[in-house]
Amino acid sequence: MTEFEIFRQMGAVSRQATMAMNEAARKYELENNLFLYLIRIVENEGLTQSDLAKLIQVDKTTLSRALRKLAERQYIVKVVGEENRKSKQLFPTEKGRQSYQFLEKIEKEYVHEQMVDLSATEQTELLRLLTKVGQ
Amino acid sequence: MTEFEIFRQMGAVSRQATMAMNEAARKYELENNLFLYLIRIVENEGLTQSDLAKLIQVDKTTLSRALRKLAERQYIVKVVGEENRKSKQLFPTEKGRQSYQFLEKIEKEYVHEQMVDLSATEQTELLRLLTKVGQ
DNA sequence: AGTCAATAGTTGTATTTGCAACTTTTAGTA
DNA sequence: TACTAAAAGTTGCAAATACAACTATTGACT
Repeated sequence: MTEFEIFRQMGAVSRQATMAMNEAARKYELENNLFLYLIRIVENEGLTQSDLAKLIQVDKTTLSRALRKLAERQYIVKVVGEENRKSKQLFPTEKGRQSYQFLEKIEKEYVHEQMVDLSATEQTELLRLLTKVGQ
Repeated sequence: MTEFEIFRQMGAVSRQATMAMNEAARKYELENNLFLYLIRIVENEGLTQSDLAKLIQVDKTTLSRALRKLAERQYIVKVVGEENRKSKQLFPTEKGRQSYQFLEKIEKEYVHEQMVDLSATEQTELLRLLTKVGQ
């Protein structure tokens, strides 16, 4: 069954990538997926915690404590929304933006290495198909 | 950059699937990815722990303890290899095989639902491209 | 205005996770 | 045969994870 294989392959590739990136992010004290959260915050300044949770599909309580850690370590700041006081908006600090530069480079290298066997056309097609998964 | 998006999309889809499957596997006491390990053991009887770790890309110490749990709960048995006493081969019990039937159904339903927007041709192409990622 | 439900986020707590370090077994090789 | 390195698996321990349950804010409906 092809459907099975697709998800299983995605799972293995993703777990491998997560392990590799956490390993690499370690020297910046951004292991345990902290790198993942920081990257998204830099690229989407001002998004809320629940926005981020939906974006990367992670448990909100895990995210809450991870973001506290990122804030303690001065990579981000959490700001209570002015008009909507329920949510907290996330912004990178200067330190966060600097670390992002390094993380981005690491991610780029890793991803590029994994994709060498796919042509540009194949990559475009792969992305197109992936975005059709799960509505 | 397309390469980035591919991995990020895979990550989100995979995490979502993992959460959904763990939620569903809960009533069989097979949460925390135990379902994942059991499925692979039933489908690849006799594989070793390190085989399994490579197959699904998970940390070997995490796997070691998870498999102990699976064995304690009588879903699998661990057998020291006859010719190679370094490794332990994994086999499902009858109970393990029965649970597999339910898990397979849940996985099939979930996966199918996620793939409704892709034609059979697209699914085949998606799998082909995915298997080219990371050699 | 008042009630109710939904949304956003945090905290309590038990369990899981994963790095470091360890044992055991095997393979290579001098 | 003995030495060394690699491979397979386990355990100690500190930290992360995630389910329940909670507070706080907002929106909807009467």
